Amino acid sequence: MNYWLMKSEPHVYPYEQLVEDGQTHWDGVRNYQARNTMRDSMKVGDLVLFYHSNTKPPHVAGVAKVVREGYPDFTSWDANGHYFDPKSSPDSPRWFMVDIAPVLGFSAIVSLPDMKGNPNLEGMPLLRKGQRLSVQTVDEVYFQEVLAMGGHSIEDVHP
DNA sequence: GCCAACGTTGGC
DNA sequence: GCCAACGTTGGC
Repeated sequence: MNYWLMKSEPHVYPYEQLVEDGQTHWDGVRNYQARNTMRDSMKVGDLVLFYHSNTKPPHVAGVAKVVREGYPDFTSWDANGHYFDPKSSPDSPRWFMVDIAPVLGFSAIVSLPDMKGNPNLEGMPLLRKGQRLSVQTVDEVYFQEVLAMGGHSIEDVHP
């Protein structure tokens, strides 16, 4: 079991939308490191911190889980789409995505300032200056700590 | 292969 | 709106 964090801008795709949709494909990631993570490392059942970026304050909104492992991001083939990449094709896909589903929405969000102020989260990649990766790994201890800050425990999210 | 220019991310 | 950090592009 691995743990991850995925960033989304809430005015584009908030956690509540994931709840409404029941499941979604995580399209549009155009960073190689994030792609590799989704293509090679994320497994069905892995848990994901759903992070809202570019909002005040930035925060973790809840927990999601991987329900489908890496497969080609077909939005890269749509010449009229926002995520079109002429160098990607069905024969030779350049970009990959996973599907996720909601697990638990935090009753109280876990804000970035609060996370920065928690010594137990010291060393968490998300809190490093200049960290821009939209899909990143989370150590289990950090995952559990964020969960605790959100008023929950690991029993609430494990099947 | 270097690196300057440029574009994007995302906190503040 | 600003800008630091960082990734990508493309000329050489």
